Amino acid sequence: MSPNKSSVGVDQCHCFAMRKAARQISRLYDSHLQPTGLRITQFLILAALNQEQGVSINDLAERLDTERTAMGKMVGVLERDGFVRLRPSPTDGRSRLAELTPSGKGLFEQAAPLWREAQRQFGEMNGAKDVRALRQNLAGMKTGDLSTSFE
Amino acid sequence: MSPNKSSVGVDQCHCFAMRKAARQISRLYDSHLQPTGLRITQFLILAALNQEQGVSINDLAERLDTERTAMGKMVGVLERDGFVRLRPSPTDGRSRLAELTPSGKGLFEQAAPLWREAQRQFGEMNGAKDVRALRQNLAGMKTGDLSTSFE
DNA sequence: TGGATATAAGGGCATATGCCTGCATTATTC
DNA sequence: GAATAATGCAGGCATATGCCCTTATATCCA
Repeated sequence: MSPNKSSVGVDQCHCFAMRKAARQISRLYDSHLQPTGLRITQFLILAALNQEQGVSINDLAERLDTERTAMGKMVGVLERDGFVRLRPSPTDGRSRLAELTPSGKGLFEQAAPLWREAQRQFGEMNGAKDVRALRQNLAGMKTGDLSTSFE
Repeated sequence: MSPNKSSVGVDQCHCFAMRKAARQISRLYDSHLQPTGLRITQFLILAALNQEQGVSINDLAERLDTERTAMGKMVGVLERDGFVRLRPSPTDGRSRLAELTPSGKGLFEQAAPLWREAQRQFGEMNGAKDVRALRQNLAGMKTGDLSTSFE
């Protein structure tokens, strides 16, 4: 038999394979976004806010599937740099709603074509068929939904 | 038309889909490893060292596809906690070779069955066929090889 | 209405990841 | 063999991610 049943090989680990792929694709997108100083994580936050303004930290976190407090910190960075504004919710005193500042909107408009190019290049390198299959595999992947502390 | 051509939707981003999947599967493996206090990243380092002792930081980094200096820091944590020992290479004064301590070996032995269970559970939740397809998709994925600062 | 419970965030702490720079050591080249 | 280049790491700095605990509101229910 090939890999011994008891051998715990790094290369057999599904988690490793996925993490490795995530790092690789992130490097691709990050390199495209570099002229803007944004990384893909930050770009996605701006994109989410561009789609829907006035979103709470929790909503943002859920939308981007990150841990709540982690999102708070990331948004904090963007706020510090003037791309995002946080204002208290008029209906809920606990909540603060995030929205793009004009500067943030501008940065997003600048970054969007770079993202598109990364997306296009990834599609070109892998072929529409493989990309479709990959996306389906990822979307269908089950992990048992271990909270990021929502539920 | 469905999603406007100019709409940069978070959900269309291949990078986002991949990162999200990586976080999800990491949560699964991390939760299984929790009794040992290890996370999947640390477990993989121990596993790599278990497969081959006396590896330089650079070799480890390349094997696990992480940035060199990042690997140095992660190994540093494991060294601090007594699971890994770093000794100067006898043939190259610049290099330090990492190996498991008995304590590290023991921890690995303790963690391996938990990893196996995570791996098994992932396989069960997704089915052998889908897992195979996913792994193939990931392995075949091309991103243009943007160094993690090796080459 | 007042107390119990639930929810939104923030702060602290720790690891993970990556960049850039500097330092020591080895390898190369003339 | 000395000057130069390449290599292996460490350190500093910044973001990313996640956990825990605390605080401020909001809600609900007796």
